Amino acid sequence: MYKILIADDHPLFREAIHNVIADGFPGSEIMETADLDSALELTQSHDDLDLILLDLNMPGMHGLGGLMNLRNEAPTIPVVIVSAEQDKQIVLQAITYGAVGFITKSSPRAQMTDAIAQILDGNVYLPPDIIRSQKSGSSRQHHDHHSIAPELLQALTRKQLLVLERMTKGESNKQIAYSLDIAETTVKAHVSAILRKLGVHNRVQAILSAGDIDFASYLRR
DNA sequence: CGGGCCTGACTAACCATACC
DNA sequence: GGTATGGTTAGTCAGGCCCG
Repeated sequence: MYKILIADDHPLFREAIHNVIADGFPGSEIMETADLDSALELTQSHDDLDLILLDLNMPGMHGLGGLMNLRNEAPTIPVVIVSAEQDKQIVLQAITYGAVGFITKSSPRAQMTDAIAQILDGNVYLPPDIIRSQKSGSSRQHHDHHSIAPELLQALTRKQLLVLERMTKGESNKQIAYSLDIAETTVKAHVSAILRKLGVHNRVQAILSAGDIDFASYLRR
């Protein structure tokens, strides 16, 4: 059957999840770790894992950073975040960083089984209330409780700010090149410089770091 | 000179299509 | 099934231009 890794530092919660899986998916091979490092090690020796259940508040995780590490080390293994948190923005960021689902620890047992089944089927699972609020709330309000790196933005040149602003709007390098009237390769060069100055490794991380920056106020200078 | 800006050449990864 | 191939995108690198 399935081969599943539970990565959570709470023994009681590991046991609970273990039971849920054992009941819902009989015959599955279940492994457990209590910190990120040992989880990373396990993915090296078991690249045939079908799923990793990853706790966000585990030693070595640093929030979503641990998810990125795991995705880098074992990009082929699906990862679902299991967390007590239910903040909409964190859930969406987890998906952006490559998680295939998000299960809240407050979920009833049947819902957890259903969620795991969906994800093993290749679907994406999100908490129902997140989906609902996504659908109804076309007025997106980012609660900017962790607006990062205003001081890092100071290090960016004016042109780099312009490029980053377009990046946050989801434009591709080609679109940015067109709207700023420069070559696409030039945009790539600016993007590279932005990634380096912000200390990140791809444009998604850069966009998340930029958060809800008010570009206009920076560009006014 | 040095830094910002611009560019072409290049590689890696992904994805769809065609073909065997 | 698998795999070859062409297209697109992201990103790096080396180098040239301009200006204080």
